[in-house]
Amino acid sequence: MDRKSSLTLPPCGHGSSEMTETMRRQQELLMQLRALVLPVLHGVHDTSADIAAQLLDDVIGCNISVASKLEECLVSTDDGPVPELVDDKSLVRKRNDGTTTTGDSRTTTEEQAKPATNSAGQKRRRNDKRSRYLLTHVPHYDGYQWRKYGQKNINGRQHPRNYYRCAYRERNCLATKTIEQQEQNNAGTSSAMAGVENAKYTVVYYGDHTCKDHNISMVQAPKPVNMDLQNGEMAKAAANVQEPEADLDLPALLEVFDNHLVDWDDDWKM
DNA sequence: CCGATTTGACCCGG
DNA sequence: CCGGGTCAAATCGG
Repeated sequence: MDRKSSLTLPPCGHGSSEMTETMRRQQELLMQLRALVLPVLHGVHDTSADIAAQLLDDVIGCNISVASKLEECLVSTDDGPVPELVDDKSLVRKRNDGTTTTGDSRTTTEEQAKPATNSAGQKRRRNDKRSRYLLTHVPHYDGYQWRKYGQKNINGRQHPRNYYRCAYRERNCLATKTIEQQEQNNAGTSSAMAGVENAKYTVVYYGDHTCKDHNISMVQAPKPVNMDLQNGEMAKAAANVQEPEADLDLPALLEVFDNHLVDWDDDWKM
């Protein structure tokens, strides 16, 4: 009927978890569909292919937005059984003065003036609600270009978490994201190769993209590097890693798998 | 040669 | 003090 003017969330009562689950399912399905379709479209020199990709992006973006709102609603109203909520880690990006006696070359910063205000965006706090999380097969290529700036091993986790920043940080784009592979217990799956292909990643997006245009239809994978196994703990991965690098195989698709479209607050227009 | 990634150090909040 | 996020020099790779 009459649409609510804006983000007036409907009362989420019972059955919300069901909806959330359905949304998640839909999300995964969309991701799979996109991962299958995009490589096919890649070779097609046609504008319709681009349009199709864009449409897919839009649909996924809407889906994500709705899912985020739904979960937010669940959290706020009642402590719904949110399976995994993104903990907004308090993160303050600040640089102390060069009090380090170690004489490390870190004092070469251009701005020593500690900004009490977020003038240059130096002080970034992740405690906002702006973070969105997503569970996806391949964390790259959501239509944005990211640059990795760090990787950390989280204490109890078996997979490291890696930190990405928008490639256009020289611009005003403060968007960041973290990617972490989820441990999946493939107890039922007897397939040995299930490890890599079914690997899922939790992607958390922070900040907002202020890039001029992120309408890059699709960027290609920078590197087929497996983010998780880097140091040498790739024992199990090595066992699982079949990765026939032959042409046109499913793993090839998986590498080019892309992600989803990130959508900010309530900008998704209908 | 230039840009992206790696990787250990630093730094901050809880 | 520790856990986790970011920096930046070194390195890799096209």
